[in-house]
Amino acid sequence: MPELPEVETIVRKLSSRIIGLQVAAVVVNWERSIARPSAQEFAEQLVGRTVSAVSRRGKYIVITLAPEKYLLVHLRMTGRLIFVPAAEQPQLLATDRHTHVICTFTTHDTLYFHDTRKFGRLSLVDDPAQVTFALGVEPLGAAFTPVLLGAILGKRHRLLKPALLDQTLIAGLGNIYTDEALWLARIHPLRASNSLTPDEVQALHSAIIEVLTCALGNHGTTLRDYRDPDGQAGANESCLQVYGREGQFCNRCGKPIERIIIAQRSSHICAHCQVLRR
DNA sequence: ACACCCTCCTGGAGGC
DNA sequence: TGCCTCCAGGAGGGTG
Repeated sequence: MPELPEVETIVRKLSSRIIGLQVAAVVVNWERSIARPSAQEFAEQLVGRTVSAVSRRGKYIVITLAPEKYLLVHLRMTGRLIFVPAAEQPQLLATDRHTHVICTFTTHDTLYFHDTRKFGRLSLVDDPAQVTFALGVEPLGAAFTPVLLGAILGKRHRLLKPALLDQTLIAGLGNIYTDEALWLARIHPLRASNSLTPDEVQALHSAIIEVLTCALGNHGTTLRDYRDPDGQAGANESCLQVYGREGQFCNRCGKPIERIIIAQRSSHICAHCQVLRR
């Protein structure tokens, strides 16, 4: 599942591929992949525009177009953007049952939106804020300080794990990196968000940045589905300390990693390192 | 304001 | 081998 490091990796790769390309044709095979406007308007309004920039906000890929419009892509669980150069056409993606949107450029290069579980969404809007207005702070941005994290967590009484997954608080963390950061900071996910000591807030702040930066350096984590636009997998899986390691042993203390359910979602912890205290 | 549950989806895993 | 059920999970919605 793409989280911030995976989305950022995609954005960087995509930038080097599609900036300057002009859209020639758009085919929508699964209309519900288009969040807004209608699938027909989406296709009509995309044709003729040129990609001028590719960036990221939270887990959204933001493709800036000229004349001005913004294509925002959220990959959710299994979504992929796949870039195929003109020289490599034709290939099987065009008829794949999980290819939901096909964007062909005037160069005959093609960008495919592929999504087995169909949770991913594309939006074409006049202002990216129409989609991203509610997102919280960027955890790798300068504004994300220990003081801010303390304020975010301290002003409400919620379970820590769901709070960290809440995109309106911090934008970009998902299940993998939240579990990894909590392990690194030695904090239990069932703690109340406003129960952390200043030292714990500091540790969590550092852990979030370290985990995301490390994953970014490894071009993301591929557990099953994640691939960049060229089909390359990430290399961060071997760095995971708890996520997906239930029953294996904590690299810090040697005790077994446990999987618990919090808010209907799995959490991976070392109960020895991450003590649940009030 | 928060917890909890449901929905969306499909492939893969596990049970028998 | 094959059929069935269960499950993962980000986000948005409804409800208590």
